[in-house]
Amino acid sequence: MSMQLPKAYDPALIEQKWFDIWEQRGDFRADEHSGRPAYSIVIPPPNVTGVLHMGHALNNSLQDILCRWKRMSGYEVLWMPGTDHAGIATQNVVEKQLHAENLDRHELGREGFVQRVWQWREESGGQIINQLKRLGASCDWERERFTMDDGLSRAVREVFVRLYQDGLIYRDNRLINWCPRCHTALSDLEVEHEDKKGSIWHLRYPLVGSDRYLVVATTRPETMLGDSAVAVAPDDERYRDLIGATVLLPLVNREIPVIADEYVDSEFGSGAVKMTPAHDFNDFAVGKRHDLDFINVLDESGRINENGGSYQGLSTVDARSQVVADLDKLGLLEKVEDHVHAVGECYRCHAVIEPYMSKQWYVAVKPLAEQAINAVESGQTAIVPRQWEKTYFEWMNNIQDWCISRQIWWGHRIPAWFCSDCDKISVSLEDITSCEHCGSQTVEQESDVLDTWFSSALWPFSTMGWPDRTRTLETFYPTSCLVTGFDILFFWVARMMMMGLRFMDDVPFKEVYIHALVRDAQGQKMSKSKGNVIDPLTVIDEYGADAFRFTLCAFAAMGRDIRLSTERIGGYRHFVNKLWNASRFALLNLEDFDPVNIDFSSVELAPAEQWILHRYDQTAVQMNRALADYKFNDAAAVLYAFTWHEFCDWYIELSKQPLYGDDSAARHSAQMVLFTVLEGLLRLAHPILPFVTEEIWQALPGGRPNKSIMMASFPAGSGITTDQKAVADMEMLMTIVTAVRNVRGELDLPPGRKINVLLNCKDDATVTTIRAQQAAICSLARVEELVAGVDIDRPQEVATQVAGDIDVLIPLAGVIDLVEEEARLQKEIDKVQKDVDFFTRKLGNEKFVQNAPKQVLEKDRAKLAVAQDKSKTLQQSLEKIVALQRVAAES
RNA sequence: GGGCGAAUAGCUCAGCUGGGAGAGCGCCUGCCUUACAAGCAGGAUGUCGGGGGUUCGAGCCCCUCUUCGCCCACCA
Repeated sequence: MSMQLPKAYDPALIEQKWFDIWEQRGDFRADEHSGRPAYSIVIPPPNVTGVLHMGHALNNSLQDILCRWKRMSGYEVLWMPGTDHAGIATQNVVEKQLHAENLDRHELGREGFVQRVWQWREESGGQIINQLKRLGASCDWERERFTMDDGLSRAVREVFVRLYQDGLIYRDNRLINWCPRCHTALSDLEVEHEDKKGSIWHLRYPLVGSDRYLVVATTRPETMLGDSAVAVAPDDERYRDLIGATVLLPLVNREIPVIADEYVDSEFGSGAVKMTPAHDFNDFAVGKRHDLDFINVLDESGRINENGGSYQGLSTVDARSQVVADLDKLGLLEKVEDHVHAVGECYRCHAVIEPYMSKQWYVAVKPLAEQAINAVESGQTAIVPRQWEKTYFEWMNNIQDWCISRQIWWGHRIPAWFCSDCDKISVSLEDITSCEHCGSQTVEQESDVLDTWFSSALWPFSTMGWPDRTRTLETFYPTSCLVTGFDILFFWVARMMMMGLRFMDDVPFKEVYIHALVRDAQGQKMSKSKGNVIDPLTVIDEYGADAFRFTLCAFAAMGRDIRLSTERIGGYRHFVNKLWNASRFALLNLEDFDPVNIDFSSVELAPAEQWILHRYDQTAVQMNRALADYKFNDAAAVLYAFTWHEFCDWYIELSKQPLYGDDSAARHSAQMVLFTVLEGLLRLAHPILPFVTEEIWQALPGGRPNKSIMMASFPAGSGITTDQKAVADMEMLMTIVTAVRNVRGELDLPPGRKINVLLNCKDDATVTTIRAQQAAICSLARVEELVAGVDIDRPQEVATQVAGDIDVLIPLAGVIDLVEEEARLQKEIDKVQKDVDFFTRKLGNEKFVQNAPKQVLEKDRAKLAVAQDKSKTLQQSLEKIVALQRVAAES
């Protein structure tokens, strides 16, 4: 009936096979008509340019675990997959390609270039999708979406137009973050600040009509070309008389005023600040207040423009040294100091960002943010772990308007048209050919495209067909959960919240689970430049997807980063192999077994059998709870401990007797239990270990044509009532066996050495229980002859151990090393004496006895009694051993 | 400048509402016991970062200090 499994588990042989079958069977497909309770997750869409890294692997493993678990728990699961067009990143990739061909995008023209990007996407984009499949991701792949798809683009337009009509999208000329490498504006979030060593230059600006100087301090001397004022603090005694005076800006020879503004901190630098309103965010604000000139001295590539006079054409770096040198020559450089300050870099190309004046499109996010804050405050969306709520609120409360226009070609082109006749803007869902204000035919569409994150903000509903009111939306929106790293909490999560609430009138997800970042074994962020990257695909090749997933799951404790190393994954591969071999054992012993014959009502189960069923039930309960609480590490730990240390170490060992013996009734019930627990265990493990569990499950007797394990139910428990007494009996057996093994180990008695054991019990009931399990004890502890009784005669030479309230005596006349046994006993006595002392002291404390709850008190009293008992027994044994030694020495 | 997090066995980390400190890996000892040497059995290992406090009782709660890490922020 059942198949033989090879001796060692080889993931490569089976992973691809099962994934293909699952897809063919449509196991991942979500059916909005099934009527089952819905569970939905949208994937955080990886960039089309993306290659699977550890962050993806963790993120998607966790999502897959949740989806498989929910699917098995009776839910209609939609895991919506797709990729992001990643505007700047993708444009950069294709531009690089063009560059290698000695081309540049301007030669191709906009249309040609965009076509080229699509072509690139066809050929090499989206490889990450196949990599996700290798992980085992059970997305509904037939629904794969791309943010540039027609449907999603329609959603983008719809949102843009509506926000514009509602006055929440506007255009303004102000200072923005400009990447001189990518030639585009960026939002505040897309600028990464890094502390860098620089200098602070103190420059002398000559006062007009005087021979005095005003000294200003700056970290960017080249921007002085665009200065339009010098500001001082209004209450600064040193400069009070200079307010309203004029200085002559050196090199440029422009007369600029000295103004007073609260912004200036008189404690810092010289207390006088040069104002460059067109190239500094603070100065911009001051400039607005004082109606200063905004003099732009840079071009789009970050070079000095015609306003920089003789410096025109120089890069900022070159202009800086030239300006400083020229000022020095004129005696206007007072001093230079070292200074560390934050420099903004482009998050895509890491070029230094320039604050730059330009006309851009903005979303007024304040009203949207308000709703998004309320939704979390009111619990419509829960952020897990909760500590992230604070970060979320912090950001939402201080949110600035979002610059959404980008001066690149790859992306959703802004649906706005400029009329050259009336100068007005027409914003429209459909492309237009005439101005909606004056009817003029001379309209031209805005050349800018939208920030990539604009379309990702719509992902939870745009992927489900919005703006149409689809059945999919009706069934699966709001989504149940979003699984993501905190690095895109603002970029993505916050914006989805705002857009979802605005356009769907409901939160996009009920829960957000924020997971850790994957780092290397030293806790460093993985990066190509550091060379510490572990490639998930290499890991899968080497250890298998299951071991990899299990490792990620086991380390996904809340609120902490994951330090990953390949050794760890190797360790968990052993676990997968353990499960594999336990299954081999089972299959060997279930060859003549048919699960249709399972009927627990007709048999009396042995204590070990009841115990393992009981433990299986508890494990199922614990796993359900852990997964419901997103405690992935707990789920993994529970599964690991049960599988290895209970099912394998104890139950399988104990099952050998009935399975190999000739009591056919005992053999049959052992088979029933073995099958029941293993089969259930596989279902429990499936969300974390999808491949190996499927392979084994299919090999089990009974036959499962065309049914995948993920279509079976997730265990809630065996449903078989177990007898508490039986469970306790099994636990007693375990204590006895461990005690015997302990003596064996400590006295170096090899397993081959046969021993006899005497068990001195407190009462007849215990004796009866032991006798019933005699064979099991003998087999596990490798005991030849076992005698249990009350007040049994002790032979002279015995090794003594105490198991609960049973004295375990191992007679070893003539063979026992008395010295060694004495040492062992002494060690045991020391250990137990610590307990006795501890509890004696604790219970001797009147205040403790007065205040502690009864339960605690009783528990401690019982523990003291047990320890005292044990101590006494061991003490007596020790005395005997010492006496024996004396006798031996005398003779 | 704000905010968050971490410090527990040699290493990586668990530890729920306070009731005698745990796991995995590594280490030591003995075993090729017919599922598994990617294994089995046994064993050792901790001033839970320092100091104070609350409590009958603190890894856990409060205060404080130290050392790391991260996020946000316009001090020239």
